[in-house]
Amino acid sequence: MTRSATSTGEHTGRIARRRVDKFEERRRELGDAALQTLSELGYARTSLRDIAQNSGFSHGVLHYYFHDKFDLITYCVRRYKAVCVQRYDDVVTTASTASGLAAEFAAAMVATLVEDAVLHRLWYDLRSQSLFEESFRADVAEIDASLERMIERVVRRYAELAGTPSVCGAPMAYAMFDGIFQQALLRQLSGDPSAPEDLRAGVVQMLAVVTGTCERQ
Amino acid sequence: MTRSATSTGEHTGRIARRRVDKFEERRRELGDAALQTLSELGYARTSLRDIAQNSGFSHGVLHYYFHDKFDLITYCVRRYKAVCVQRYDDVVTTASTASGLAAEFAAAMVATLVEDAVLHRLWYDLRSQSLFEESFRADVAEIDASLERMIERVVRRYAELAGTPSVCGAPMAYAMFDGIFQQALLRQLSGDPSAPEDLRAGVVQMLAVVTGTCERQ
DNA sequence: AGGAAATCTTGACACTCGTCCAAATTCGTT
DNA sequence: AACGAATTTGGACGAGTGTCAAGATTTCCT
Repeated sequence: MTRSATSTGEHTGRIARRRVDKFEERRRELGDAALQTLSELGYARTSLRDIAQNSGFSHGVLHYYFHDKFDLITYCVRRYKAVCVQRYDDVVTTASTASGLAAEFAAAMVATLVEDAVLHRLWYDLRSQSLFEESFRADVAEIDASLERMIERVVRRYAELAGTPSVCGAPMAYAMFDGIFQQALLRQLSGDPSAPEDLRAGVVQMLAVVTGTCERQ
Repeated sequence: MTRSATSTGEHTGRIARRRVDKFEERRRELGDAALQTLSELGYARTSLRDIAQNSGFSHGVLHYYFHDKFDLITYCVRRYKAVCVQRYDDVVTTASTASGLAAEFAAAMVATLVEDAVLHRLWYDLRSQSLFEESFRADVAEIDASLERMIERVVRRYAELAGTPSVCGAPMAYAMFDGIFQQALLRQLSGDPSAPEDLRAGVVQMLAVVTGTCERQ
């Protein structure tokens, strides 16, 4: 019984701050180890001992920094969002033409498909879990919402640069991009070498589709 | 050591047939119990004892009809396909106008969203599992492919009736419809009462989008 | 009816799991 | 250096897991 009440009477706020920092720092460290382990093994088969082993600490320490397993997983989900969402923001601002934006956005999606594949599969795993465990839904919905806003910014900007309004709302646009990314991820993890290029082409084409600026085929 | 080698010498094929039938019948029965249990609890938390309890048999019988847990799960996945894919086939053939097809197809999707929500969440759960367990990928990919063909038939027929060719290929079309269905499922299971109607409108609009026949908004 | 094969039950096994806790260790202050 | 608090360890617990096999029960043919 040492933490979580910030414990004893401290005169100077500096000491308390330092301690909180250190506590939070280790939490983050353990959270990252958990994130890595979860993205390796998946939610169904990741135990606290697996996570501890990946962190270099013993398994008992996890209950010192997290109340229980659910607390740890929730922390990981929130941390995933921090890692993931920020990635596309500069893409929107730097592009000056519709095709340029499309190319840059597609390149960014392909990059994260290749580099962060295991992290993304964890996301889809946890989102599926939220279909069964109600306690996950709030966090999952929040991440979904922020991803939807990200897509909305991209589509809106693309439509602006192309001069034609979008033909569908943000929820549908997000669902569509999420759908092709998910398919691309499955193929990427299956070792399909054409998955990145297909995703790139798909993203570019889908931006054209949602703004009605694509030719028939 | 009784089955799987079809065992001893039988003179009449009729007897063997009957036995195989009975064996397969019970396999199906247990598979359905497993399907129900999995769709209730999710892959991560379903044990063989849970499944047995839902089937009315003891837990030992599962290893009489299935080699191991993976064998059972695989059987369930294949059975899901049989249950699920056949549902839309008559929709395509009966419709005679584009808007009629759209309405009927959307209605069918809404119906299965409402009635088979727990079954669909199992599908997304198992597809996520296939991102981690390579042994699932073949079956998952096969189901994905047959769903893609189903979507392709609908979109192709719709484009035919509307007189305008589709603006994207089957993989992208499937990814898009899968995306909005997944979002709708999440909202449906969260208790959002507008999820069915939103899905209906989304499907209709998406058919218009992929054929380039929708007005700007 | 009798007996063999098929089917089902039951209990056990070797693990792994999340959780907890007392002891050991490290850290920061005086 | 020394003391108290914070941190870390490692073992223990009870519950739950998949798997297996021996025995009980049912089914079916002669």
